Amino acid sequence: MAATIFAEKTETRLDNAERLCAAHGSRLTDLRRQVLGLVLEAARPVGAYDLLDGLRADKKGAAPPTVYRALDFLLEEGLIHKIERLSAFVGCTHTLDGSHAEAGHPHAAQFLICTGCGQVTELDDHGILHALIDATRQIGFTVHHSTVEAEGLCAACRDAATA
Amino acid sequence: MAATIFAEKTETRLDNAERLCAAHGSRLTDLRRQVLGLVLEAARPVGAYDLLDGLRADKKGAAPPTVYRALDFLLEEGLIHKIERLSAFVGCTHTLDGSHAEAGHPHAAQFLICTGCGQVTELDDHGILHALIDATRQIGFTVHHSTVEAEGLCAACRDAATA
DNA sequence: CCAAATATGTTACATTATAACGTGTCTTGA
DNA sequence: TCAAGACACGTTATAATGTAACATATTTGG
Repeated sequence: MAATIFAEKTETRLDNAERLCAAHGSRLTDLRRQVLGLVLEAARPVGAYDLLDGLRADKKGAAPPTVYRALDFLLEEGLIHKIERLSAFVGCTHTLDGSHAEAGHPHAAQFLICTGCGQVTELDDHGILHALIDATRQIGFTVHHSTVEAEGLCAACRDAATA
Repeated sequence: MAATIFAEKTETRLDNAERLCAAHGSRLTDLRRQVLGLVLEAARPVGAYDLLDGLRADKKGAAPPTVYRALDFLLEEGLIHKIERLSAFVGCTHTLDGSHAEAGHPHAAQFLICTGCGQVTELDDHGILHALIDATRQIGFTVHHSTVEAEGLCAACRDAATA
């Protein structure tokens, strides 16, 4: 009980997440909700140990497995994504914001990491996915999951750099 | 001196690598050559600490920074790639095998990771790259480097599974 | 040859992640 | 209802991956 209260927008997204979980028989417990909230409130990808620090505000002495288990759950539900290049986690804008909140199967997603401001943008571009599927089918490879991450400069940071 | 002798095919690729380095003023030292050799001889992606064990056959007491520095060099030269999802390294088939051995600038590459046999196949598909560039340009993002990794089953493992 | 740059050795530590086992809580069906 | 199993969480310890910082050696260019 007594889970941290987040900003209203975050609470809305958490409620969405809770509905999504309920819809296919899994439970967004207080702990998981809190970890997801911490991820969503961060403007940038968050590392597991940053989340642990955040948790400890509530639960002194929390240990790594607590966070990693919550993250594993959230990943499986498709509520967050892991940015491999950063060993850090972001909320899934696709499932939590849009109206297209589907069953939490892992969907193809691409991440744009701005090396200027550190923000990560999630794309859901079918062209990229199809190009990948096409190329792999030609050599008989069957894709189950794909990781697409691009590093570069977002529009704002590029403009700031050329100014 | 007295760097390990690898299989003939590996030595050929190491010689290619050495030429590539010389061509733009960097040096493939004995140590770097040995680490690259260890990567190339492995049938699968190799972790840094596996490489360290391999190194220690020659140089007892070698420490992590030795391996990581060699890896950093090889990555910069484009002679190897890091598979982020595996925290492991593979030789770059593009620069080391083909005749298209260019200056070792990082080129766009995609990796297919077979969860059956653990082998990784490197693609160099322009369709994927262009799809990514197109999608990002639309939102004003400038890509400097991209990571594309797909997990799934290679043709052989898929056939074995359906049999 | 000498100085600067480059490469490597060495020690210590930071960061990320998981194994293993115990305890609590939920739920479900006899 | 309540016991049994499943599920979630707590706790301790440790594994795996990666770097900082500084000392030494090697190479290269003037």
